[in-house]
Amino acid sequence: MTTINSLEIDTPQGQSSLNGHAVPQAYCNAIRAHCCRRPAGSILKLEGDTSTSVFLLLSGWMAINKALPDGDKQIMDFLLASETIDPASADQFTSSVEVEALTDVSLSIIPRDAWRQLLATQGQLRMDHERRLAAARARLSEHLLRLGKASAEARIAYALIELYMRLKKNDPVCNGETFHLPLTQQQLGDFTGLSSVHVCRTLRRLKRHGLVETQDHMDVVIHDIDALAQTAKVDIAELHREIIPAA
Amino acid sequence: MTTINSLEIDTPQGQSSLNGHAVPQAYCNAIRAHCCRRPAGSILKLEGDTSTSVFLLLSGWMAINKALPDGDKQIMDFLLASETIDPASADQFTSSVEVEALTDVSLSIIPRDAWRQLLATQGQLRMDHERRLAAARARLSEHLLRLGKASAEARIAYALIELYMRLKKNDPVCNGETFHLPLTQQQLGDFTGLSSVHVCRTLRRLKRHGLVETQDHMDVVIHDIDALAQTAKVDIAELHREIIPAA
DNA sequence: CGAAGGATTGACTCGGATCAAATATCGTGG
DNA sequence: CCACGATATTTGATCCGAGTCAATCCTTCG
Repeated sequence: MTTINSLEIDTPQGQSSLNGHAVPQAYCNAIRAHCCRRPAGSILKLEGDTSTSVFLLLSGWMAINKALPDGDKQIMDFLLASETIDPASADQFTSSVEVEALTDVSLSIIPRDAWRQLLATQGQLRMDHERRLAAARARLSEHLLRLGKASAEARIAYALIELYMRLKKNDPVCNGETFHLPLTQQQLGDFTGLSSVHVCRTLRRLKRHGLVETQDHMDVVIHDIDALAQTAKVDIAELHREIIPAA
Repeated sequence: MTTINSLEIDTPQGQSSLNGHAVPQAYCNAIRAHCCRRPAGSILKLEGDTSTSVFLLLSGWMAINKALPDGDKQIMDFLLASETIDPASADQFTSSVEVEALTDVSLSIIPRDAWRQLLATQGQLRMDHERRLAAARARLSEHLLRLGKASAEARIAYALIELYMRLKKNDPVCNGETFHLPLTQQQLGDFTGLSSVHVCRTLRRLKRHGLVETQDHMDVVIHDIDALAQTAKVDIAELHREIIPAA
């Protein structure tokens, strides 16, 4: 058995696994053929660039960004290991977003044609992909809803819950756990539409009230997940159904 | 030739047209089989409801909404004639959004299985669908970006431009034209994340500065599209590539 | 040790929300 | 056709959440 980062390749049987799933050989080959690494901070795709490939993240964190002409940046979504992003806009060739590595990453940059071919021929893969598309859409919706209607406290609480839940995937979220976010307060602000100063104040308020605590560089400790969910204005179970694709 | 609202059906040749496109017979049949009308104000799908169908809007306007537990509503996106929405979230069965008719509408509610079958067998249809998905994603991104980073003036200006452009599809946008939005200021506020009072003030400011004017119930007159685009912080040509699917 | 980037805190400002009242518009029935 | 009630729009006054500016305090790392 060979290993490409978080992707385990089990060549003899023609089957491998990513994320617990059996992965057909063709998929596996495509991933391997276009595998690469990039250091933290790399911009993998600029807004407006030609885009003919799909990004499949194997390990690390990436951000999907979009900026106003005056330079103000908004993080639309994060990309975690095993997730994909196709940056194409309606014309199918221009990227509508910027793709940035937040940590050192390894990923596979798969030509869109090959990717489509895979989806067309591999039924299971297509089903997975559709679930992930739906999950991404639901995530964007929840995010948009909070930027439109929720307070700074709710936005931060929501961001922490969303990311915690995505990191745990199908394991239940609970109190007393710690997880690491490879983000500065500035970046958390770029995600939540807040200034870094206000992110700081809001995090301290959440800590004062005993909901969560952040130590060092964004090691987040969950003290009271229920109160946090209430602050974020989410129902944990519903959110899970909505944004976490079934295994 | 029979006509179902904006969809022209040309039975003899087994080909029809929607939106200028040739439409295969199977598609046509599916649309007809699930066609219906709803009055303005109807809620076609509630957040959290079971969702096993895709909505294809034939005429009128719909809104895709999402609400916080305390009742605050955000309009995520509008649906115009010929556009589709699948309200499913990651679990593929629960709706993550509310679907509401803003005007009297006619639409086709197509079972997801039948819809998938169509997409799987009709190559052209699938290409169209992918472009529309990309367009919808790009729209959401632009919207999210403005809720996160832009002023009330920019949000309103952007909303007017986006809707104007979607109404004109592939025709160029220009000065002196008028179009109708079947929206109250309250609804425009629900879309842009502003109070109806502030929508009103902002529209009047735009009028005072000679950019756009709104008459009666949201008849919008474009006076200076370039200044409006600048206020909205968009490049008209780029936005068109991004959010309008090629014909 | 010093430099640099991030976090924290305080002081001040301002955009947009909220509350309230006045007008305007529309649909309906008499 | 007009009067009425319901629904939208407009305008004013006031308030508050979050931005901005600026100083200080860590950390980390060369």
